[in-house]
Amino acid sequence: MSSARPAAGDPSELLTYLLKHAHRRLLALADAAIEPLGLEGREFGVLRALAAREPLSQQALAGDLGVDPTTMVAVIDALEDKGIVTRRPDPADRRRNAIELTEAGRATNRDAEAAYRAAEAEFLAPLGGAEAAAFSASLRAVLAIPDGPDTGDAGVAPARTDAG
Amino acid sequence: MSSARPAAGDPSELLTYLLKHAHRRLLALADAAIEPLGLEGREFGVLRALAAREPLSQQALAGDLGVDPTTMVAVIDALEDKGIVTRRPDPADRRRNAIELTEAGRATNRDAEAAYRAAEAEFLAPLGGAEAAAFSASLRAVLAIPDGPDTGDAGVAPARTDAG
DNA sequence: TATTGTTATACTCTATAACTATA
DNA sequence: TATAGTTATAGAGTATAACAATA
Repeated sequence: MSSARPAAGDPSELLTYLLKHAHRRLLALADAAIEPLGLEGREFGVLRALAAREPLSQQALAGDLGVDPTTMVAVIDALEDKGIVTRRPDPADRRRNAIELTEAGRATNRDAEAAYRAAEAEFLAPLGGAEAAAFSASLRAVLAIPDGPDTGDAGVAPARTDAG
Repeated sequence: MSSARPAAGDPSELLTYLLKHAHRRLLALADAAIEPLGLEGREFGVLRALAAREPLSQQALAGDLGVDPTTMVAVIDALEDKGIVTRRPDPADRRRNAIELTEAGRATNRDAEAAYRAAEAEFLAPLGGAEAAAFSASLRAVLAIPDGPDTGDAGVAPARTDAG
């Protein structure tokens, strides 16, 4: 068929369509960027959370990242198999697993953060610097998320989903 | 647990996270807006395409909207059951089904378009008018989609997905 | 021989429920 | 009685393969 050019009734007139495909494109770029490190997207989210404030329990990770606790089991399994995290009973409450990064995990996190930021830059390349900043600010605004991650008061929590 | 406030290592620092949740929020608003009309999101996309240039074959619809042709079968089934579209063999090529809107379907499409636009407006409400316009323009820019749907030259086709 | 539409099937991803152990 | 983690199972959503009708 003909090349997919916009036409009357084209789905690209819908903001839902634009947001979905923008997300998919960035996800593809980010996945490709961290894949050489042996990481999947949702694993990267776990690594970042741990690097910032380990140790964390699996339920704390699941809650922070908005994934189901049963899903987190498999994510931690995979990261443990790769030697990126360790899982041990929390001495203070032996029902809990204390999840911690290994030294290799900390190195992987640094590499992944750099790779991810490069993917973001590639995604935003068609925009100028000011336009890119405004774009991110608008996204935070529609989600009622304050500008800085440590600014204090919070917006309403987005719905449960994976760490992407 | 405490309210989900941003913290160091928070996923809201990632553009993937912001895009995903922005998409989910708009989708929830749009679904709620058209649900009273008995429509699902992906059905709305089919209605819009048909209203603009019916009749269309199922494969043409699937290609335009980026869904799998086998998925389109069930969508057309549902729309036919609701009396919104008709399915008949194309006289020019009887392998094809010519999908057309019924009169009720045209009315439903008008109502759905209005309901959807209201949902978009609610989603964009935290932004000023200029900021909202810039936001949409940035989305089109990162996807290499030209500003007007009939501007002629096309960007690269976004990857296959559903009509949302 | 290729294409449209259809059906049946498989696969992926995630949530729900039930269980163990700890508190 | 309640919670953290685990496992098994089920559900939604979509893609793949095979088929009939038609070109």
